[in-house]
Amino acid sequence: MPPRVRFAPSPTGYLHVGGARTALFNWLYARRHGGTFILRIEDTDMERSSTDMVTAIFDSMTWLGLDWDEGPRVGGPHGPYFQTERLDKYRAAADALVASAHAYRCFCKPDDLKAERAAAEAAGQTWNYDRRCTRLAPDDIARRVAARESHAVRFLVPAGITAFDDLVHGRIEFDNANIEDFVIIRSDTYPTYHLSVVVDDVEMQITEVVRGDDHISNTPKQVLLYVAMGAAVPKFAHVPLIMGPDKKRLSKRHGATSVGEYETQGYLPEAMVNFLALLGWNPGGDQEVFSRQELIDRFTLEGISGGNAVFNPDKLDWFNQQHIMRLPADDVLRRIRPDLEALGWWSDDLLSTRADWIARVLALIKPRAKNLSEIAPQMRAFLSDNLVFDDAAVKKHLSDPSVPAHLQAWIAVLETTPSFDAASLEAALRALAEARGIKPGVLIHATRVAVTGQGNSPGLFEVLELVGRDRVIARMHLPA
RNA sequence: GGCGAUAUCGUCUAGGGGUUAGGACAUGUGGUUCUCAACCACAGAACCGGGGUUCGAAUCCCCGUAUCGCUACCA
Repeated sequence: MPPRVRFAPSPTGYLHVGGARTALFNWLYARRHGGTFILRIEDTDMERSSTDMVTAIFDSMTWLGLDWDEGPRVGGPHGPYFQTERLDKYRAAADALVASAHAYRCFCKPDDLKAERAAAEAAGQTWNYDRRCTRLAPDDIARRVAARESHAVRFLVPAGITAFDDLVHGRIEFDNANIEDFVIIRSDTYPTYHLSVVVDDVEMQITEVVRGDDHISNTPKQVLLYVAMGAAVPKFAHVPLIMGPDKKRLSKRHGATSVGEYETQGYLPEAMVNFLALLGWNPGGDQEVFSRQELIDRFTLEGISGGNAVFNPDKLDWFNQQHIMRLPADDVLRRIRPDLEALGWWSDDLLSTRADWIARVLALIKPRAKNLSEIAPQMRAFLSDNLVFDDAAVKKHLSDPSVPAHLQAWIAVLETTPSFDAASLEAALRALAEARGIKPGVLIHATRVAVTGQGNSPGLFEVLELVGRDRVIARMHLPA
């Protein structure tokens, strides 16, 4: 039977890199085995959830290429896929648990319990709810329910040991004595996470629950719920968390944490996916750079490692550079088109008559960019005649009194050389330098500054060829 | 405090009773070179600590320690 897995974010914030990786592992697993990847929005915390965040999460998932088979927007046989639209299911499940004596109504006031807990903890004691409401007389309960007195529903945790076989950690055991009778329905009639997640995972027929390590301690509660509901317990795979460089939980003070920020900074989704996949999962072998399909072909839950992993921005940059280098020119062009339009350098003939030329320009620039956003600005010398001069470079390479005479001679060569290609230009320049008794570098650097405005650029002769004879000569006449 | 998970170069990791403990990022040095990248070569850099089992432990066991997580009418 093909697996059914899900990603179930809470729309209380943007999609962060940790959530993205959890989503990615689920997606890879589903795609690897021809299974179903379900997206479910866990928005039962009305206080902190927002529809803007729902949209932002969809956008980031889409950007990463993590398409879902069932969920919001695409629908599916187990909808709706927003938990707030499924409340009656959770309430019915809770009523059934009360009826079967697996749960009970608790009329205690939250503030009172909170105060008791605080007092006990101040005295250094552990505090668990003492089940006082299990001792309520049945007719008393019936009367208070009839009177619509607000109350929670608690799960009656049985004595014993609860264990499960985690696909990444192996067998994990918990003594139920350490588990409190947790609330499954709040006094505002909304379900808590433990109930809603289990009810949904049962109904959506989830076969493997792949989620963050932070849920390991929650799992026995949920296993208890599955058993009480008479449902099959799925397999669990708890993936390690992503930490900041200080090994503290990744947060804003570590820099960008949301996927959307990386998108706007010019990272490729391919690079992000590659980087995230290898953070805590190893495909075996020494290969590091993978396409999406290669990741799918190799993914296994067993390859996930056990310890938390530090998010290393340097390595992300390296992946980004690797993927940019591998991207075909027309693909790069498509992605930086908005940047070029913003700079006023876009024209449609870049896609037609000048397609080969721009591909050659991009071939020069691609290995020099570790970020998509760096590419367009580096195309100035090719796409604009409005150069920006670097003062230090001008001073260093154009200010010597001997330079103008050398450049005059070089211009004469440029005007007359029969073929304006990189190899011919290089030969001509070196010959001229030798004839004038100077180092080629003097002419090379001066020409670079005159033609690009900058001290750094791709190889000069390739630049000259692609800028073209007329524009090169025009710029040679204008050294500031 | 209780419970749980984890522990190999700075970072991501491979390996796993006898290995020169491997790779990648980062770092350093050198090469190439017209600059900057890219590229190539080389270098430094690790098995958390203590016991035990064993001829032999980084690997197996126990005890510590550290880190992270859970311990809510958050998810």
